[in-house]
Amino acid sequence: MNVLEICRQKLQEGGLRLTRQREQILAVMCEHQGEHLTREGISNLVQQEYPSVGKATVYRTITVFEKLGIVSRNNLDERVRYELADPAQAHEHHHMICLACGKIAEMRGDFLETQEQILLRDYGFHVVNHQLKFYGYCRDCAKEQEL
Amino acid sequence: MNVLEICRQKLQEGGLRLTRQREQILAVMCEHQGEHLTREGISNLVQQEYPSVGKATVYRTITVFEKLGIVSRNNLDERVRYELADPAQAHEHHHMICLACGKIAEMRGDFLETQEQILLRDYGFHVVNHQLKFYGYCRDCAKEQEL
DNA sequence: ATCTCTGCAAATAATTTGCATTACG
DNA sequence: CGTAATGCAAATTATTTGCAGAGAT
Repeated sequence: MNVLEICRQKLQEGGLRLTRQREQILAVMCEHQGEHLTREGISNLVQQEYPSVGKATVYRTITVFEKLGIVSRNNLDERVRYELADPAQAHEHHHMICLACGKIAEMRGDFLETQEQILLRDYGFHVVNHQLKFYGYCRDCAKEQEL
Repeated sequence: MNVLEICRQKLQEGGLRLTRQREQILAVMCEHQGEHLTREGISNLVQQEYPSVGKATVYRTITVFEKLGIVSRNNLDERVRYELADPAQAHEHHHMICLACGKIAEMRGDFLETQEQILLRDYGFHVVNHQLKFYGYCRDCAKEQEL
């Protein structure tokens, strides 16, 4: 089942509709898979390809997509950013953010599970999700800075 | 050496001045130590205690304080938040954010060091800092939701 | 005395909302 | 057909900036 159908189904489950605009916005998100875009950025991209789509529609759609888990939100940066949610949510990813060039790379790893059990035991805190960012210098920038 | 003197010194090192307003803003941050405040929130608190201080001054001051490491910034939430920087930066802390009541709790732990070594080895990424947030339900809210 | 800092108000940036119209299911 | 969704423009919210005067060192 492809992204579009998953999207249609999730919308229908909530009594919502898959409109032409929502398809187009989804298409743009697909074309930029892996990028971390602000709503404004998404809006600009959409308007390049589909100039008839209003900015407010993009903003409203991202909100809907987020609620349905179609896109995932992160605030790795100054501004909140979105990316197409990983269809196989199973394996989570973390981010490495280069302080020099700003590049955001992803890495995989489930090494927080033990810690989550500790949180439950020690604080009674039930973890449902987490977000981990490493700030530093990527290989290229580290070289330039002679680190 | 107290916070105020540390602040004065850091300012002076940068050729900056410790004005009455900056002292007052610092005082407010001290009174709300441990809280995670937006710049707007800080501005409101300042204006309650010191109505003569302009909003723009608060915004500009927080920016200065951040650059000097007097306050630390986090984007755990929708909006960027600030807190008085831990003078003993040595032991780092992570955050648990309750999805129900919004409360942000802190926890300590240095369990990411191994992972940082792996990042350097596998990706050539030099970590200088990191941020970890756990989202979930705090003890009280978990009880209400019968988790 | 010098040069940073301040308050104000206006400017900008980012997002939300009201409403009449369109179009999905 | 009924109701959710859209586009537009106006409204809101959050933050930044220009500038003339005040104040710290």
